[in-house]
Parts: sequence; structure tokens; C-alpha cells
Amino acid sequence: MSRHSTTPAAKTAGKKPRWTREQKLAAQKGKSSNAYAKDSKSRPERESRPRREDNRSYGDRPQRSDDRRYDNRRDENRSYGDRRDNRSYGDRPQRSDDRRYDNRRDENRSYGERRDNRSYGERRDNRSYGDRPQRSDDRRYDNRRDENRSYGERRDNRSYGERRDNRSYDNRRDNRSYGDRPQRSDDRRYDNRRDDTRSYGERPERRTHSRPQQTTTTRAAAAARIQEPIDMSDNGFAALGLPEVLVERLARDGITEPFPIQQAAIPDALAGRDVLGRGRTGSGKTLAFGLPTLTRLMGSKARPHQPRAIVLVPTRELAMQVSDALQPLVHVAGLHHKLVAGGMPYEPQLSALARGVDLLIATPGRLSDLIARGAADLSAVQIAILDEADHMAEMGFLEAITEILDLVPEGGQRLLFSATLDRGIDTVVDRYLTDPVTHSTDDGTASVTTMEHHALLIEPRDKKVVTAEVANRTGRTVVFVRTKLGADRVATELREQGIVAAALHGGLNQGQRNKVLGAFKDGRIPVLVATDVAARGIHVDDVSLVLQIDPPADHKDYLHRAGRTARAGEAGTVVTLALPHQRKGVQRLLDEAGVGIQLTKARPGDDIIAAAGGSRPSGDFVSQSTLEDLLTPPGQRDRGHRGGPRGYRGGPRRPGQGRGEYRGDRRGGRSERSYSRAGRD
DNA sequence: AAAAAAC
Repeated sequence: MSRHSTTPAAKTAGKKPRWTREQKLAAQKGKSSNAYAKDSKSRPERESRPRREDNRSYGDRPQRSDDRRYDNRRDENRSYGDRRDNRSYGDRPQRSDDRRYDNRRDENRSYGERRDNRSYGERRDNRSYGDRPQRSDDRRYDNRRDENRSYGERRDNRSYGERRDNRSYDNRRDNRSYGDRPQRSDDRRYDNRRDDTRSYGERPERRTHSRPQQTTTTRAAAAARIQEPIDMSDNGFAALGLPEVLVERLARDGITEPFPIQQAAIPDALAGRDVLGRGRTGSGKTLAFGLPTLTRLMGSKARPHQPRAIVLVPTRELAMQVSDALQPLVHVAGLHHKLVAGGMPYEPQLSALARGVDLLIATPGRLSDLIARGAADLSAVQIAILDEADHMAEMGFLEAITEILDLVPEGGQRLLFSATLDRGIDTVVDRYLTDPVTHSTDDGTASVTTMEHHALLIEPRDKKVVTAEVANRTGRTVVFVRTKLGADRVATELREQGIVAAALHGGLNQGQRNKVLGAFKDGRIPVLVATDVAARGIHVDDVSLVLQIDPPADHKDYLHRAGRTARAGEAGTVVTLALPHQRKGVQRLLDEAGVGIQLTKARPGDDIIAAAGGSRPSGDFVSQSTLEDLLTPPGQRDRGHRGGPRGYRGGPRRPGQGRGEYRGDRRGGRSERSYSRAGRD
């Protein structure tokens, strides 16, 4: 336990102690011998262990004014003793040069003040401003809901015919006339998202279409219909002790029977216990932690800046998905939630926190950022949840996670979920959980029986062609590669061979990431070439093939990547390619994952490729402009220059004198509102 | 070793 102790020096400095490199390495090796799942009772009581760096009583801790976390006053507004920087003025960095107090965009600063004063040639993005993605198209700077924007600003101003949901009426989720639809709480705007990871086809109610046909169109009638009782007698969620509003809301989406992980974990989570939950990919883990969390939060309100529950997730896309999935439930519970992640504008996150958020769904970086800014204060968090917990406990995430969890008061509830929970999370469990109960609804291996696995041993020179042949098929395909550059390269190579493919990785800006994933979900792009950014948690309907052209790092990654297909009982195929020098490693990985198959030699055109649904691609080059067209939602095409060839558009423009897509800051004096787009378009 | 995660 010595790794949890703190040096006196660190304490007196009032700094947040960090783990040393040695401590982290020790933690990574899983040196703990604690068998939390089997013998958790034998662990010493939480209070008796000096786990936290700061186990002084609250009264002994540094005063707020001394606590950087909660103090974002400027130094000049504090007493000298409180100041972070008590160098003499002359020694301090010039204010205009001081990033901490300056979050203006570069183009609104004088040149000397800019963060990036590299010459143009050195900059990463030295396209002329005109060539850059249009600001107005960039979700990062505007995530207001459509209904709060002027029409011109709305994301979806496609004509009805162009919209995503132009399935025939019978195929729609909701084919009632508008007037017949339920009130806002049931409104599609808040309801075009999944409540869990089951496909719609999987939901009992959807098959039966038992929704009464509406004949009236008044709002009153719609409101009355909401009141219609839903049969609770035979509802598995009601039986678990969940509140009626949540059960009803689920039932309205046809979700009446909990999946095994939900059945297992919800009662303990409701009872306030710490839970380790393992359920195979696509088995509904989001609801398993979401429902009890919301239930326990119901009835009281969050104070400004003090969320009462946090969900930490490893990627922005997953954060969005979790947020979307819980949205309707949060709403009917009378609570507020907020997605807090990087690549998105600060202002909505800041203002939501200022209003008070019950449930915060966050990626670690942005949350830490907001904490440092004094916008978020975790001292009222009662429930802390780690989604993809084993991944969050790995090097690279662990430090950020511990930094955040250290700010959460002890004694609260902790929920850790993943499809692959192994001993790698022991350090986190030891440090933050009390007497956890483990619910494992599968054996952590490739137990999804509707999933078919192939592993092809190929020659390096065949890789490009085999990749294209396997990917050339009907149905959605996710191709996994190891690196960001690889993703771009493979996507390009596939397009050159006639396959419509787009790359998704963390090197893209959030606007691009959203566009690519959106186009893939819509079916505009059938093949997604992704790094492991898409390996975990991301749900896309009807992905029927996962193709791993670079082997995953370990067997857990194999299972997570594979888990993008065959979700919730659907069928799916996983094809893994291996080069001769990767043969041993890949075979071991297959064994560890419990797949139970052997590598098979394959060449282009082989039957095994056809058996997996693949065929020789057309070879008709998919041009860049075709791709851009497909990536751009239909209603946003043919506006501005998007989709067209990139040419000279007036040459470089001095920052601050752009085309006016983004003018918020220039109105001056409204930094908090600087992303406001009022009057635009 | 890479990817992800703040700007």
C-alpha cells in the first residue's frame, strides 16, 4: 500500500500528488494479489486504508481559497499568499502570452499573442481559409439542439425527401402523424436514439407493432395517450424494482425484458453496492448502469457545478452514444445530463454545469480541463461509473482516471463495466471500490454464438487485394487497422479499387469524425476503415462484417473489435488477416479469445473469401469528390464549396479576415457567448 | 508501440 502514500512535501505544497512512474508500472503489472471477486470481504475496511492521497479530514484540508481546483480567480484578485504565481511581476510571463487566462482563438489575438506563431509553412493546416472545412458545418462549435437554432442554422434542413428517414412509412419507428405523436418527453427529437444496444428488431414491442393506431391529431389526445397505462404486470424491469416512469419509458420503445447483464447488475446497483459488470459486447451494459444510476438520482437536484454522477468513457463517440441512449430516460426521470468531451464547444458544457447537471457523461481530458477551470466540482458525486473499465485502467488512461476519481468523495457508489473485465482493473478496484459484487454474464471470451470467425494467412503482396475482396460485399463493414496513417492509406486504397470507404480515427477533427460515423450509420458509406477508436462500445446497426487487416493488440481487443458485429443476437462475420510473421501471434490471440479456429492460407479469389461474402471489386475509382458528397449529409450538399474540387479561392486570408463563417468572437466582450451564432446565415 | 484523451 505504500504506493498510495504521499510525501510530506507534496502535502505541504497542497498539490495533487501523482503516481510516480514506478507506481504506475507496478500498478500496470497487476501486482495486487487481491481477489476482489472471490474474497472481497477479507479486505480491510475502506476507511482504515490510507488509499487516498489526502486522507486528512475535510477540516484539515487546505482551505478552498488555497485549492486550485476550486479557485479560478486571477492571481491579482487573491491575497498574496493565495497566489499561484508569486514571482515578481517582471518575472512573470506577459499576460497576453499567458495561455491560462487566454482562451481566445488565435485569429482574435494580435500576432504576438498567438499560440501558434509558427510561420505559415510550418503550420499543420496551411490550406487557405477558403479551403478549410466550412465553420458552419462544424459541429464542434455548435451543438445546440436544432430547435434552438434559426432554420438556417439547423443541421437538418434537407428537404423531407432527402432526410435519412425516408423509409417507407410502414418501416418507420413512428409512423403516426405528427399530431398523434406523444408530447415532448416522447418526442422523436429526444427519441431517435437507442436506449440500449439491442437492434430495433430485437425489441419485443417493435415486432408486434402494438402501438394503437391514432385517429385524432390534437395535442390533448396525444398527451392523453401518454397517460395510457402500460402493462407492468409482466415487465421484467418493473420486477427489478425500477421506478414506473423509467419502466414505462422503456416499454414505449418495446423494451420490457432485461438482458442478462441488466437482470444481474441492476438490483445490486439499485441497492447502492459497488458493481463489476461484465456482459458480452452488445448486451446492453449502458442500461445496466444507467437505469439504477438515474433511479438513485431521482428526487433531488444537482447544485450548480456539482454533478451527482459521472460516467467516464474512453472515446468521444462512445460518450455521445451513452448520452444519447440515456437521454429519454434522463428526461422522464426529471433529471439533467450533459455530455462533456473534447472537440466540442466549451460554452454549452460550461453553461450546463453552471445550471446544474445530475449526470455527467465525460471523456477524461475535457472533464479534467473543466475541473481545472473551476467549472466542474466532483465533491458531490455519489456515483462514479467507468464504462470500458478495463481499458480505462490501462496505461495512458489510468493516470487521468485516478486524477478524476481522487476528486470523488469516498463512500460513494462505483460501477465498473466492460465486456472484458480482467485482473488489469485490480488496481482501480483496490483503490476505489468497496466490497464490490461481480456480475459476469459470460465467460469473457468469444461466446457470441451468432458470430462466425475466419483467420486468413496471406502473403504481404496479396494484402491489398484480399482486403478489397473481403470488403467488397453488401452490408456494412468495419475494417480495423493499427494506425491512423494506416486507416487513411487503406481507405484510399479501397477507393482506388472501387470500394466506397472512409477512414475514422482520432487524428480527424471532431466535425470530420462525426461526418464519417454519421455517413456510415446512414449507409451512405458502406465501409469504415477505423483505428481502435471504434473498437469499443460503438454501436452501428447491421454491421455484418468486421475485417481486421492488422492484428489487434491483444485478445481483449479482438473481442471488442469483433463485437462491432453480431450485436444483440444478430449474425456477423469476423475476418482476421495475418502475414507470415504474424502467424504465431495471431494464432495465440485467437486461442486466448476463445475463438477456436486455426489460421487458413488464402489467396485472392479463394473460395473462403467468397464464403465470407466478398467478391472482386469493380476497380472503378471512387473519386475524392464522390467521397465528399457521400460524407456530407444530403441537405447540406451544394452549399458553398463542399464536394467540389479544391482550387484557388482567393488565396490566403489573414486570420480574423476570413469569409465570415465564424464571427462570434469578433463582436468582442462576450467571451462566454463567443460561440453564439445569432444572426448568422 | 499505437491509440485515445484537452487546447
